[in-house]
Amino acid sequence: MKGQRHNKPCHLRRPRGISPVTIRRLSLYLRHLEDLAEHGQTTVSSRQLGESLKLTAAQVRKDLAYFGQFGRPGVGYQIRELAEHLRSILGTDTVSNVAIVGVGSLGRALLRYRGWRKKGFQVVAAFDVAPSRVGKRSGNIVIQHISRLPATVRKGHIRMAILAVPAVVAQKVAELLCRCGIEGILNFAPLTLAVPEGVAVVAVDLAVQLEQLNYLVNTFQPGAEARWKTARAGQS
Amino acid sequence: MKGQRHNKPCHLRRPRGISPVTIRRLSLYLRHLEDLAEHGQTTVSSRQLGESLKLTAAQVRKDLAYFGQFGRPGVGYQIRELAEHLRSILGTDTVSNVAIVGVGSLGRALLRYRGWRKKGFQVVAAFDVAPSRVGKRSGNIVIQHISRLPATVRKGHIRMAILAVPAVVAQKVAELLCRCGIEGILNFAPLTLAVPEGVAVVAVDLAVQLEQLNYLVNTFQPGAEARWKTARAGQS
DNA sequence: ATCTGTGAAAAGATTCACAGCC
DNA sequence: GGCTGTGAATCTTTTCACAGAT
Repeated sequence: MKGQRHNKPCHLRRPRGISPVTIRRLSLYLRHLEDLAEHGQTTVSSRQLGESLKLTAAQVRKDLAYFGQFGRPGVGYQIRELAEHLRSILGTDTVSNVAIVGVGSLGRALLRYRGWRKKGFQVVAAFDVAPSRVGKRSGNIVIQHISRLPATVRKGHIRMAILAVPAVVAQKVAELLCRCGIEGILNFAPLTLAVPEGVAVVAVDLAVQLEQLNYLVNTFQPGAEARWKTARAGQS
Repeated sequence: MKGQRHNKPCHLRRPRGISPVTIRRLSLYLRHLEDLAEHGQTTVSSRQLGESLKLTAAQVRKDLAYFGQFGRPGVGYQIRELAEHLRSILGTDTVSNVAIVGVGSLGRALLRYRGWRKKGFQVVAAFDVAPSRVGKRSGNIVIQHISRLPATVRKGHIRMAILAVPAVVAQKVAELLCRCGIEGILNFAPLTLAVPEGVAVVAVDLAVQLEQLNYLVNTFQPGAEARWKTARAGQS
């Protein structure tokens, strides 16, 4: 360290070019901090954090240091404070509206999930085409026909959508979403979406994940030599 | 190339130390190849494959070359043949049994999902603790009480489990699974599991994924400068 | 001409190791 | 003692570029 003061209003840096991997780890740090906070802990060191998450302490410190100086030598990180910073970095310090498109069994599960709020997300609309689903309600959300999507998205300040429709229609629906001004898609359909510049896509293909696991199981049972560092590899 | 013959029974290499990222891409290659095959295409080049998946052609070739020589210069890859090789590498050329633990709305969705079979997985058992769920059937699977897990896992040649229980009990259940000899866990609970050496974990935290997306949306809308290469970053 | 496989170069990510703070 | 932040070193992954195959 080069004489920086640690008791100062450490303002949050927002550097360009942070890698996806780093951001993913920030989410994990936040998740674990929330856990620790609930258990009444107030302070945590990079080593502890690393141990729980199966990362090195240096990794943890470097990740956090990209965005500012949140720690105190000899002490560690204030849990509440660091969590606050991380939420601010990730943009989850304010609640974001989300739409779910496709209310099959997966869509329904995502719709019912009670954890979004605590994480800074609110599902404010759900769409489908099936007459058997349109009009039904889940919680306080009424499932609308997809034809109502453009109007609802535009009026509802919805910037992100969760896409849980069958693969065959996913690209079409994605295009509709993009035309309506959606800026981010969480894609559960098993294909790589083509979207215009400026629209972000994060894909979750459950079959792909299970294939990953299968590879690990088949490859590292024989020798059990964990050169792969399971933690790094697997635990998202 | 150094004079290798391309018309020979290119036997499959199985090198150690292939990175997780490479394996994930193999899954994506396979997924896309299956798609192409269904559309009647028989041959594909690394460039085409890369374009569809938003990767460079060199990346595709290098990934595949780790495992053998599957392509023909001037022609590309035989789709059927390459898909076969990939399945063999990923270990999905034979069907693997899987158990689902936790049959809440997410577990139910995973239980109902009709895509596992085609990908080489078969859900053969499901467990929960809630009396309201135990005994119910979904498809041809009867939900069993978790106390029956050890016996069922051991008798049923089940090496992998999908963990979809609430976070508070996830670690306990994971330990039970490990004691029963489970070798791989696909973890949907929002925490990092501690498991013994030799047990693989792949984690899917939906909130983390949405946080990733949120970061992308918030960070790259202003400048729209896609330095982050959305494809690499986002599309699993 | 088109395309693969691959060594070499470049880019990127992680770990080391230590100065300075508590 | 314990801990952070960070440059330097190391390790990993990606891209380049081209020889050789079809």
